[in-house]
Amino acid sequence: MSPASGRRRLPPAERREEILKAATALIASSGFKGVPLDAFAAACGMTKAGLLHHFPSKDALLVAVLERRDELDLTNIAGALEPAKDPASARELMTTVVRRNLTQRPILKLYAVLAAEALSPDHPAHAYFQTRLSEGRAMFEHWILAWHPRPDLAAVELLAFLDGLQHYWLRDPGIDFLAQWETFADRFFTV
Amino acid sequence: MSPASGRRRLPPAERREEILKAATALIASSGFKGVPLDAFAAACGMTKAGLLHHFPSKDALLVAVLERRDELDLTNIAGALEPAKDPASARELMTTVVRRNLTQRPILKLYAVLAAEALSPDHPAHAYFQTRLSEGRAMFEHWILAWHPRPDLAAVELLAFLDGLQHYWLRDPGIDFLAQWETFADRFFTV
DNA sequence: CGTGTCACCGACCGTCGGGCCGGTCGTGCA
DNA sequence: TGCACGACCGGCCCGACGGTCGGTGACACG
Repeated sequence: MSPASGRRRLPPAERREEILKAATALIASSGFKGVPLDAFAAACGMTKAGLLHHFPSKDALLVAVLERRDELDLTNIAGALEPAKDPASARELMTTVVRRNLTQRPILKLYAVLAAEALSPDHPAHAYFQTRLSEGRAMFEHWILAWHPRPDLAAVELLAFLDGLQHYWLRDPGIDFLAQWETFADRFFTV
Repeated sequence: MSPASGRRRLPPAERREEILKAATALIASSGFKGVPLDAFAAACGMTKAGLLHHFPSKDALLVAVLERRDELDLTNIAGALEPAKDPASARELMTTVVRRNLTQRPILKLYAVLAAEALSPDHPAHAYFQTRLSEGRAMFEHWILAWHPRPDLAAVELLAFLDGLQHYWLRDPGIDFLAQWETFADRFFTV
């Protein structure tokens, strides 16, 4: 029994990854401000002081979590950069995205909880969500541009519906997310 | 000058009302957990101790705020209890509600911020929002029942869209809420 | 087997925030 | 005009939390 004491020593990269994973899960279930540093630390079997050795402050930890998520997500939206040529292919792409989101419940909850917390202008992630929102809208507008008569209205409508439906689904997993999506899409993608 | 000292003495009912109004505004802009008791008190020119004389605890204050809101709202939705007979009148009613919501930005923000905070099961308002959500959905389903082929899907779709759009609007007041609503309604109320 | 590095820890500090306690003073009523 | 009630306050306690500091022990390297 080499680790007779509970103390574990890991290479920094590995430990950072472990912390970020645990923090992501914790934030998703209980928010950021509501979770004390000790909890993040305990979740990977260490103390506050140990955790602060890897991240200089609690806020820095949050930033790292968000950056990690962005990094992981970027590998999956490469296809959406070009404007869609027609409604059918647009719908197909969106359906894929929706399906994928359905398998990532904790991640969605992370964003839902954090985005709400970050409504307060003094929240450490406020700016992050502010810019992310406008970028997202611009991207959608550009993507819809080719085939919809009012890309601006349509972009907001699509984003709002998906966002609202996700919130709903997070609070009540019983609803049939895909059916709801198809119903909406039937009308939305009919020009 | 009778109130030479800054001290004001009010009849309890009046003071309670003043506190609830101030608390509503404060919670809407900064959440509940994020605002210290002193802030609620200071907002109506008193101290923590004075406020706690009227509400036994901080949580009790929150409950009172929500109950007050419900009371005020109940006077305005009396018309919605009966199922709508046809899409046209349903749309008309909803448009009225939307218009009214547009004049109540702080209230909407209150609900948005609190509902997010209350996702944590240990939040004092968790149960409140849980029941409120399912009641709301049931009410809508019942209301839509008469004229829509799939009231269950439609209720969630309508609620999700409105909720999402409101969140969007809270973060970016620049969007044209009414235009977005009409666009959505054009399709939604066409059977 | 000695030695240095560094991941990690225990204990502590300052601050903040909720709630309580012993008053104090404004006010309706006799 | 006095008195009693109760709205309200100053000050305190205590637990929670973010962050610091001086170690300490696990592991590489010799």
